[in-house]
Amino acid sequence: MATGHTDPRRRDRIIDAALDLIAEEGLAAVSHRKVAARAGVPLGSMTYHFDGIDQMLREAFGRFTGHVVAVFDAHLGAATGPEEARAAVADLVHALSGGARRDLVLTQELYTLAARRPAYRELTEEWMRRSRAHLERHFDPDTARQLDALIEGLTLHRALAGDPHDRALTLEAVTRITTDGGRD
Amino acid sequence: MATGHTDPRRRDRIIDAALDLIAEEGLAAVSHRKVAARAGVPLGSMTYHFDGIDQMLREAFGRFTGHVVAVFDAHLGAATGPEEARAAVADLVHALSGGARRDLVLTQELYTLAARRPAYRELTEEWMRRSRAHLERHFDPDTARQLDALIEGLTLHRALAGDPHDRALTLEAVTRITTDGGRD
DNA sequence: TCCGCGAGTGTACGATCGTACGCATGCCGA
DNA sequence: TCGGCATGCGTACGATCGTACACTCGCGGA
Repeated sequence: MATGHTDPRRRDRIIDAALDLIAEEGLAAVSHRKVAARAGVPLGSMTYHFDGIDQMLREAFGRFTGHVVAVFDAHLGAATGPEEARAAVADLVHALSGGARRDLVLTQELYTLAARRPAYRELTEEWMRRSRAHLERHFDPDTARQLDALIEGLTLHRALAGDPHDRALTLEAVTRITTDGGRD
Repeated sequence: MATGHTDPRRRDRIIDAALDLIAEEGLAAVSHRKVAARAGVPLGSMTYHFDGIDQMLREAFGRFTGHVVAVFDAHLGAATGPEEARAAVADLVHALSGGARRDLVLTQELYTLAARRPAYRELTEEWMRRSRAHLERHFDPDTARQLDALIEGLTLHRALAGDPHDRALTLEAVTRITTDGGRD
């Protein structure tokens, strides 16, 4: 089949290198040559393993969304009730908006692509669907949808704010959105 | 006269052309030549009016954030109480996530830059500050902050979702975040 | 009238890009 | 043993890039 028998991990290493490069220098700076150099493979390997830069990028972002869903799962998987789920969501927001800019940067690059090109929107749609599925283990579908959007906004604003809000504010927002206003 | 030896509007037309180009083809596709062609100015004008592509982009995004704050103001300015403000916010979310992809795309491009480069983060920080100032005319500072993040997330998710949520869900989320849980 | 000068422009240069394609290399059937 | 061939690589090509810089042109002062 497509993969040779000599080095099946080469393809993976190229994709890893591409993600690293996107995170560090931006999608605009990605080129066959830079990815190849970072992955330690010859330039010719790029056109051999991928039909073009676009196919490579789609695969790279596909791997990335899988990674973020795993982070989602790692935080929410252990929660056994709404209260624990709320705390887990707050932790998740602060993990994603914390020191490591890598996930933030890659997320933004993907959204930028998705905003313009339907082929990438399929990736974000599946990502959102899987995130909501996790949240629906603890909340009803409408609430899960609202909470998913809130997580997105809180993460982004916390990461970009000059004066990031603290965990108490995150938890308050999460509690408000997951509590049926005034009637329970 | 604009047709004289000097043309003070030329700078503005270049910036407008740059924003149009970013919205249509993406930041990665921006070049001096394409912007110049779209603005109807010679290539030499680019280096004459701007010190480099980066300065041009920062000015372009500065104009864009001003525009979005104006949209914010147009929706929220007329509201006279919390209830009207909530409705205005729901309208705002649906206006920003509706048919016109232009603002969405430009917003994402700016966030992507801001996620990596502090010079652009100054732009987003001022933008967030001004948005929150608008919201604080109707809600307390903590609530305004949470609501601002919610607006961001709702707008983005609605724009990227395969199955966009309806206005009722938006309004419910806005109401929940702006209502002190269960005790008003 | 005419000359100096600064605003504005056309073009050329070196770098980098994506991709095609001819060639090396070593395994495998005979 | 050995020829054929799939796998994988080095390199060259045409396009495009940002930017520098010599140049034109027309107005204002003398």
